[in-house]
Amino acid sequence: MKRIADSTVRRLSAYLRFLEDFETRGLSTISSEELANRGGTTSAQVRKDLSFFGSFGKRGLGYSVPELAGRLREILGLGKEWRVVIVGAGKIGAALAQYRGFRHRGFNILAAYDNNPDKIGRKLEGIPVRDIEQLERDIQRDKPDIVVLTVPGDEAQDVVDRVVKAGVKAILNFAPAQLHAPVDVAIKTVNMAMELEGLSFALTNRE
Amino acid sequence: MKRIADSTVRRLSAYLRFLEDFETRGLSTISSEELANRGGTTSAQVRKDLSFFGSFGKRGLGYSVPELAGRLREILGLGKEWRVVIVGAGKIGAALAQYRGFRHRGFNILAAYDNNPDKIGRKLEGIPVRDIEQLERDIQRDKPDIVVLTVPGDEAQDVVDRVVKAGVKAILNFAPAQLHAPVDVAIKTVNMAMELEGLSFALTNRE
DNA sequence: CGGGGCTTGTGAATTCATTCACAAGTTAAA
DNA sequence: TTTAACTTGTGAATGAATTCACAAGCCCCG
Repeated sequence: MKRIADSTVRRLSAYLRFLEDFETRGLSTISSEELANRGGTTSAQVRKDLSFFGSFGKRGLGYSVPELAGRLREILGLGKEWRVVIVGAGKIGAALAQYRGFRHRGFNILAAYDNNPDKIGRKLEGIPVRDIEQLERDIQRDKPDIVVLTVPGDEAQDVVDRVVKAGVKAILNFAPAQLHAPVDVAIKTVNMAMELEGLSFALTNRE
Repeated sequence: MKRIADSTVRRLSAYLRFLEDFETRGLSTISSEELANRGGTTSAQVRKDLSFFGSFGKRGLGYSVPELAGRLREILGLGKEWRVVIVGAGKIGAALAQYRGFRHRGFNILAAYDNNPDKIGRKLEGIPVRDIEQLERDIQRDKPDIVVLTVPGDEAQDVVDRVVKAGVKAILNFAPAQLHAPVDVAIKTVNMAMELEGLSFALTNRE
């Protein structure tokens, strides 16, 4: 299968969200043009994105909303339930733990881990906080698919090394650090500082 | 001035972080090669990125760490203090309010806004929470440069319209929504659902 | 049943981003 | 002073992503 660009996958995500919106409003078909307007892109882009995976539309008519939504869920792998653990039970960890979007999309948070004895044994938004010492053992037992990293930047690489060694293949990183891992491990980094500096740059260099 | 790609600006941010690291370790020069290794890119990429803004290095020697750091701060607009307000005093707002990276980089959080009477008048990590009703009035008085949006998805566009009308030119959005604003308003969106679905896709479509 | 009005799917063209490759400049050592 | 070892800065080449543009298919109306 041809390699799919990151930007394409992000747009597919966006399309799915719009389709779900249309679905609840009971609309049955949608054109690439409407999908594009909604997402700030072009109709050609929408059709090209979808064309990597098959042809789901009807010429002259557009796409069936429920069918396309289903196809996108399938493509994005949202059919099954993903097992998630959070490492780092601080403020960001707490914010993520209560985020409804997780469960809604089939992401099931099993546990959180921390090294602070005051937090271990308590609950974070209903999720048990465990000792980070048992991280490897628990990973081997619970087989989480995704690790969400919300530890300080200078501890992040260490945790990555540990969870990768224990068999984890996907990491969502909120630590402000450049992480290194084998190619078969998918890492997405969300870096607030970078986004802010992007805004700072935009404000500074406006023509 | 030639348009600078978003990806370039993000890398400049990363370079600056590495340089600060080198700075505290007392190193005085660095080559594009070392900078590249650290950030998972190539030396040619580093040099090309910097070349858009001038030539800061010495052939045969590399870059002066403090000088290049200074230049990057200047380019990214980190010399001045940016005034920030947070709209939405929920968990994510709280996590951001306590995030040290903000103040460290010159982002000064003035206030948070919410529509929940239980929150209004209290403090969020030391930052006053005000009634969202006074948002326009306060924006006109305090002239914040950046609005951080942490309201629910279906309220986000409404807040954008309000703050844009009041004169705000930069928005950092954490709501899962596609926002629309005039071209002279810079918007960066951080969408957790999208990142997670990117991981889900990667786990599903591994060759 | 035929024509007009839409809309898809996709090669080709274009635009944008990254990598290559090398002349030119710098340092240090002999 | 000459030479060897480095490293930058940058056009040119390559590669990737987006946009164009249009044939082909579908629906509806008369």
